[in-house]
Amino acid sequence: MEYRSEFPVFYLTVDVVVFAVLDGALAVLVVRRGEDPYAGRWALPGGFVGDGEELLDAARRELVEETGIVGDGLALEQLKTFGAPDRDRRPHRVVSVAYLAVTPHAEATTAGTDAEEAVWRPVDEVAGTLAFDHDEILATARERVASKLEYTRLGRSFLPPEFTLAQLRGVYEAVWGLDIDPGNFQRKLRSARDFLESTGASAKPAGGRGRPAEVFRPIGEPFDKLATPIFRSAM
Amino acid sequence: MEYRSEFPVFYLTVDVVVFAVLDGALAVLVVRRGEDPYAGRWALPGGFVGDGEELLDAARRELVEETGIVGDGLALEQLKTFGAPDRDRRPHRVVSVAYLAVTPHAEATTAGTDAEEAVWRPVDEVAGTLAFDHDEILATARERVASKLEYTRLGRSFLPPEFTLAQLRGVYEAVWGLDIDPGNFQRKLRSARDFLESTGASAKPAGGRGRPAEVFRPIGEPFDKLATPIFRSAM
DNA sequence: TCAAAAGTGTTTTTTTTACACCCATGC
DNA sequence: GCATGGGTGTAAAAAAAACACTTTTGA
Repeated sequence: MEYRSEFPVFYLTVDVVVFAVLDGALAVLVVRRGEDPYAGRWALPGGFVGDGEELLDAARRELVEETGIVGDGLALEQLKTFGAPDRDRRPHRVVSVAYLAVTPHAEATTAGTDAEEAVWRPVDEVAGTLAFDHDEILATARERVASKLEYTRLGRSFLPPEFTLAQLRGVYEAVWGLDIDPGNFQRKLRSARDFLESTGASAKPAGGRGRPAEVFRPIGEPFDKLATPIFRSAM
Repeated sequence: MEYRSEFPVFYLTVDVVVFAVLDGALAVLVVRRGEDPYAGRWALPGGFVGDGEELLDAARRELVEETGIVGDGLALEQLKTFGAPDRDRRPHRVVSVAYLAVTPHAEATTAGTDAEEAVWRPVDEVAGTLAFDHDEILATARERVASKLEYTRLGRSFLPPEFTLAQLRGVYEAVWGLDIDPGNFQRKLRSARDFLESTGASAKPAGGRGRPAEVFRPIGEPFDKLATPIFRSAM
């Protein structure tokens, strides 16, 4: 009513930084923009928030529409809001609420339902090349996910519902970019309270060779804090 | 242009959770609302984002307008964005970007320039009584500030530019709600790299009695991460 | 039998914790 | 002198790190 004239209005978007670990490297999902501004450039998946739509729901919806990723196994949390007045070239102000997502479904996602193609790219390759202020958003997300691996249960969200400690170690090594001692990692993760649960089953190791590994299941929510952090170090 | 008709528009506000330590307890700055909705109720200071205004600038401006707090010594960082469709009773959608602030100027702030009075209240007393969704925002801020004390330099922002380790210990005790061993705190904080710097001066202790304490100055930015965290424990 | 990966043992080093004790000041 | 808070010493306990070694499989 009277507010409509008193205060400026904004367009609201959500942008989602979806991470996965592919071939031992941290990868991010990007889409090629079909229209101006930045037509043809790579960008983070995202779009406008709908009327009466929850922000988190908007992030989930954009993810499905642009990349085909469904909520199953997906960890999704608000990252930060980016609202610099000049962050969008268009003649009106667009503020974006960025979300951080982690998924184990890195394969079945290239086929988006929208016209744009969505592809996984190693973070190191796309960093510095994205449209809008998405480089800044990606950098923020990268720092955040590395931190979250230390003091939350998020690491498991890169993996399917059942996994081995070697797979989990691969996640930590990829995100942190360092080598971790297998033995010490084993002990540390096994002793973390309410984090992992053994299924009793065992799985063949990566290369086909080697002793079969014990299979684990996650306990607790991805973004809940750990009682004792997993420190970022060589171990 | 064509977007103006395609997508819904939003009003954007900033709300600021300003913390200080008063009488050994964590306190938050609240203002009494003068108009509907929630007229007469306590709320966090905040207001609408201006045309072409940076979000952070809007937070700073609201703080000055409503509470008289200026940027000097103030640590201010984005907290989270709250955008539930029904979070504002008014007939249009209002999304709020919440900011976390920490200040040493807990005294000189009761006199706001706006009509509303701004007062410091112990967090434990106001929690659960605020207007809008400000209880949720306050709870989020409280968790965040406790975490930030562990792995960033933020603790010092509760104190003036020069302070003693006993004062700093008081901050940690107030925010974490636990007693800390003075001796161990001393060692831990002195050995933290790029965190504190001795001024060489000494200050009389709290009660007037006792050995004078060494006076320290902060090094580095409030929100920068520490090389080695200060763990939340009795020490 | 050999290579490779999983998992355990063991020792060294570092950090944390508890708490005794000394220091410097006001009353 | 003595109470009070500042600051150091020290020893026990716990955690982290380095790395040798055993286990279990496929080739």
